[in-house]
Amino acid sequence: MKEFLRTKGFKMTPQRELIFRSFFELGRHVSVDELYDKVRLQDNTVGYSTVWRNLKLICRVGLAEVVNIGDGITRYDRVTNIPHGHLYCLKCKELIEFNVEQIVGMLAHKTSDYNFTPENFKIEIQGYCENCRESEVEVVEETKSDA
Amino acid sequence: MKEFLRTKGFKMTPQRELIFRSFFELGRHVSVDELYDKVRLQDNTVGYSTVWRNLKLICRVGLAEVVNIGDGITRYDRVTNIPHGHLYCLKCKELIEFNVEQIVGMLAHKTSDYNFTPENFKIEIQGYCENCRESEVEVVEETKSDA
DNA sequence: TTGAAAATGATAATCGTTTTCATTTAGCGT
DNA sequence: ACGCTAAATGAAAACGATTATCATTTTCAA
Repeated sequence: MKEFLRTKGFKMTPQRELIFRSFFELGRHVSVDELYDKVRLQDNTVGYSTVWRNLKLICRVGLAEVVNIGDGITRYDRVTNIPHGHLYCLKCKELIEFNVEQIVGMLAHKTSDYNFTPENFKIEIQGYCENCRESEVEVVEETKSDA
Repeated sequence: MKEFLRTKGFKMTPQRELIFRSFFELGRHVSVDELYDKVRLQDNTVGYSTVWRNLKLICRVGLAEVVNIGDGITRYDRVTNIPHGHLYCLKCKELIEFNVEQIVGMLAHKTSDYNFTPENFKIEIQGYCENCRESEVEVVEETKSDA
């Protein structure tokens, strides 16, 4: 991991190591607060902004992505390469994971073990529309120049 | 509409009528600010909180639902009964609508006119998980007692 | 018409996110 | 090993969207 980060122009620090490790231990649907709490159990000197920044960093290097269920709290989810979605239970507030095949099935057959109506779907796809697909380059926020 | 609201225990006011009408004229992916701006063009005495409250009300009575694309701004979307999702263009920031058949096709074939990889999918489904599906009643925030 | 409940509008509080900045630290070149 | 420079840290403040408060006004049923 240290090498991985170095090739992208980032340093390794004790805090960073702890934060990264804690994030991957938590694994899924991690909010800044959750991660902060976990990190503080091991080192109660780590600042909130450090946790927040490193969570963003984890995303920036492609190891996690944002999950937004619409409750105002940004969560971060390990990237698995297996496309998946979430069922957000309106009662127990759990996030349940589905892989893409399950989702296709549910969408196609409009039925599943879970209780939702078609109106409950919130599907957000990020990418490039037909007009923009040729010129993706402009979106890059920060360019880390390396080989 | 006035009757519709009355049966649910809400009154009709000039502001409310203007706000509702403006929302449905805007139609899709409406933020509070956008609606506020449109409303103020016709009546510059309407307060921001009134617009906000009425937008929530539109949701509460089931005429709209929240759309969250993760940019920190809550948008509201007319309920159409036709389940749909959105492609959020990372470049031009447009929200493009898809119906469920299109989504199924895209998910199943992992290809479309739009440029995204499977990792770009953010699918959020709200409903009830297996444990909670029997007892949906508890979720209701406000109960308007009517026939 | 009138009284009770609801709605309004201005403002302030809240809360999650992001920035700032002075200080510390990592790690490359020597 | 040492010093230097860029990066990282932590505390605190700034920010921005959302939500609550409250005195006043308005709706509408009796």
